[in-house]
Amino acid sequence: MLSKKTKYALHALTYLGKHREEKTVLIHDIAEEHGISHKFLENILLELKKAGMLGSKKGKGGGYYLIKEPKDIPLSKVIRLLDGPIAMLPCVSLNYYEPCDECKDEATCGINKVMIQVRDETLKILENKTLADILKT
Amino acid sequence: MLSKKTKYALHALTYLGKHREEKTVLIHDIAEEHGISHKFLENILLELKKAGMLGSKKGKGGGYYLIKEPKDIPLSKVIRLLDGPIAMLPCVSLNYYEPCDECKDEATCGINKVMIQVRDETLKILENKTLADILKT
DNA sequence: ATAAAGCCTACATATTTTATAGGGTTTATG
DNA sequence: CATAAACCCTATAAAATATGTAGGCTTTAT
Repeated sequence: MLSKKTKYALHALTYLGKHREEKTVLIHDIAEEHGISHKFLENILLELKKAGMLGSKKGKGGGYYLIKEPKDIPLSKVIRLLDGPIAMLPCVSLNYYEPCDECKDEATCGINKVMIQVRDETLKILENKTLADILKT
Repeated sequence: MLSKKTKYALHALTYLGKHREEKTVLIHDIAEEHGISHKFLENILLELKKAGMLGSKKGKGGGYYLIKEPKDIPLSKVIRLLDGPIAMLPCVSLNYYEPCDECKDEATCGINKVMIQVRDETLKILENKTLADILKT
């Protein structure tokens, strides 16, 4: 399951996407809208910013804003940033690969094979669906 | 990511599947084969047994054994039993549904829509792949 | 100068996962 | 029938992770 961090990030991005005509949006407003702790959300937005997914303006009258087109923000990127691997097993993760310690031989592991399939189907969706798709509805 | 519990369960079932000619298999042997704590695995096997996925024989000379054909044990069932929901969000889980508390309206939530797709593609694989498929390789 | 707002780091709390402990019960066997 | 092997059951402990808080720093409009 996605962590709250990731869910909050997705909601925050959605909110920013919906308020693109405004120059900046306050953390406060997003937090209030979704009933999220201000400080917790602050950390999340900061992380998104550091990852180059959004921009900010400091000081009075400041706030956050999208620096990319929503269609250029794939959901996979947001999830990986905040939750880490998308795959169901470390041994099939593309971005966070690690061998499974209880597995003797990856090459002959049937679980590995199935989880590669799951990963591929999942990524087929999450790499192609973007913030723009979420904004549509 | 799958929990260790689930991974251990899958490995244990695989082990049992590979030793079907023997009447029973000891917890000890499975634990040793995969470097799992005996007692931890004991709890897992017990849970699998209670769920009707395997049988056991008590006392000296006892042990565990499969009571179903491997082809009749879908991976989704094992995962759900030990890990709970397969879906990425509670609000799209078929077996463990709960509303997301940060979401105002499920019907118009774009995240929800995407995650339903992910769930469906994932289940398409995990409901159809069974222990038999894992045993093949 | 002041107040508003994001930046940053560290800490605190809660929850979940993983593992252990220890006795109970059943059963084959000599 | 005594014994040892093996699963059964419940409770608790330890570790890891996720969630949330605190508090001061820096930047900026007015």
